Amino acid sequence: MRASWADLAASSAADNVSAGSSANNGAAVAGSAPGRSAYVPPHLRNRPPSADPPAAANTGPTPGSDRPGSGGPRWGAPRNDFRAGYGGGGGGRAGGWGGKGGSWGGGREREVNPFGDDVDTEQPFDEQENSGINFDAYEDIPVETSGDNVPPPVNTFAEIDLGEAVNQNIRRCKYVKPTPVQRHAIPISLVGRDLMACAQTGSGKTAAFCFPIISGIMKSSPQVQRPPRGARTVYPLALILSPTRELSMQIHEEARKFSYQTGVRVVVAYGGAPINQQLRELERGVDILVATPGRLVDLLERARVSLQMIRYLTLDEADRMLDMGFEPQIRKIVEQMDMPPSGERQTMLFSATFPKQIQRLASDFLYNYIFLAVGRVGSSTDLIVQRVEFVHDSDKRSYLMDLLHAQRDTAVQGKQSLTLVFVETKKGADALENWLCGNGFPATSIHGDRTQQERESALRSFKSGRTPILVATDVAARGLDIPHVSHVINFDLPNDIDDYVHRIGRTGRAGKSGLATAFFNENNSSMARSLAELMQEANQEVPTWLSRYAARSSFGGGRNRRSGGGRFGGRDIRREGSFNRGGSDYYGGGGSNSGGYGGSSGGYGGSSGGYGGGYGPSAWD
DNA sequence: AAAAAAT
Repeated sequence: MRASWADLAASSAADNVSAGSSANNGAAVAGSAPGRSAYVPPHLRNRPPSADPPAAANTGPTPGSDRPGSGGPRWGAPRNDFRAGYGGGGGGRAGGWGGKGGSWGGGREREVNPFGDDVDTEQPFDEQENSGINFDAYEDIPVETSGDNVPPPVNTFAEIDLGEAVNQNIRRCKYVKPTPVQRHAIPISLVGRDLMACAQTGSGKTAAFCFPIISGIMKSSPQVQRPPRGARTVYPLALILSPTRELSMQIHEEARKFSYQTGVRVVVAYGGAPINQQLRELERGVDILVATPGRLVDLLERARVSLQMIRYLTLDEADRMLDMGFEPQIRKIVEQMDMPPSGERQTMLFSATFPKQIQRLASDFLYNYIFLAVGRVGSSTDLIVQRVEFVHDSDKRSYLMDLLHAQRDTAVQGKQSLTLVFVETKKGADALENWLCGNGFPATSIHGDRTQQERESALRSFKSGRTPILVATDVAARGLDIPHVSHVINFDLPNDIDDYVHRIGRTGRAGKSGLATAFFNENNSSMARSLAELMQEANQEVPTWLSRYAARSSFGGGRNRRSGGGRFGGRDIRREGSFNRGGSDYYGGGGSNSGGYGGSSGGYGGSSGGYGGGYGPSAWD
């Protein structure tokens, strides 16, 4: 039977159990009856099996089961020693893994090559994704870190010991150089620290949290005890939560590439798709589970997934998930099921912004975290050319047609350039798609009223260029990485400038240039000021009529304007001093943290200009 | 106000 790395270990342990102690509890375990009935002594309930000494006994430095309060080591390397991580102390284990890889590698069924290059050359799969990243475009993105003992960033992948298999996948992905998030987040994660990161997709976030997880799973030793649950319960080691189904799919696809031929198995679970197929995938074994909250809760309630063995937890687009009302589900998953508590797992929280609600989540879910802020999409780059045109609602369609005609003529190298059209409502999306098709434009649409199947096929059709026009609601606004989108059209402007930033971020991806056109009219006057400011910040030409609108609407319109600093989505609230409510919860060591980040932020002096020490007015105010 | 997400 095929198994993932974790389940292989678990099942061999199960064999041991049934062989050794069948007289007593063999019925429950070996009988493989759905084992909800298996007896768990009270003192072992709700405890990860890894808390037992056997797991730690044959590992090197890995799982310390000490609680945060004890100040002892936790998952990963000991605190305060970010060098000793995998390079030194992990060396012995890394060797063990390598040897084992050979022995069971033969028995595995052939892993589908996610790169699509079946001839196993070093030639990376070029067209579909992640191709031709212009890394220089990342150079000037500002970065801030703070917290205790922040590990120094790396400049190359070679500096990090992710293992040969992962390194090869990095090469296949054509990643030459780490992006700013990766440069900072990977070392932080490799030493086992919790992370609160303000960054957006497109910044290389997915790889930033996947690499350390994959590498950590490969390098750690197998769990030797299988928790007495149903035979069909699976025990992922890592959980990645994301707000939308498409984003989960995308993370899954990327994670599969990063873990190709590492033996680490990645499975995705989301709603809207038949659960049975996902259950089958899970049963084949899972190390990393990527999921949307609703479907995961379902799986947990069915006891098909247990979180007891979770060592890595990542929440992606956390602010988005809260916006969408997922907080109860997320808290249920993280706090009320069987997941190890904060401090016993490694948690990474990614969010574009850092409002109060997220701060609370961070203090509840994270342990002595390091805060990382990466400049926002479109902030310091002029990769996206933004245009705003004054268009009455009744004229929008004909304006759109003009734009699309122009676009059609610019198709380069036989490659159809893709246009993403954002509208406000699902109904509007259907209507516009229908109208476009009726007028000879190859369009499709994606929104929440379409079936999951329709959504996926629309996305495929768009990506492939078969229908190079995609009409979308905000379901597609955040996180989706669609290569070759050359034009984002805000047919209807959103009511929130953050949404606008996310939408235009669908173009100009990975260092490529892009165009964003917005249709503005009197219905959008509440957006005028924030839009004008944003464009100015990004060195875009602001039409004088828009400036006039902005001036006119300036008095009331606080709502759509940013409250925080300009270039980052947020800043480390722990820095704001002792008056901060519950401040002592945030850092174990009291006030000592100011020294920590002081040292680490050296070298970023140049980038912190617009940010500096000033928490007062910025370009946004 | 609309969108998203489990059935």
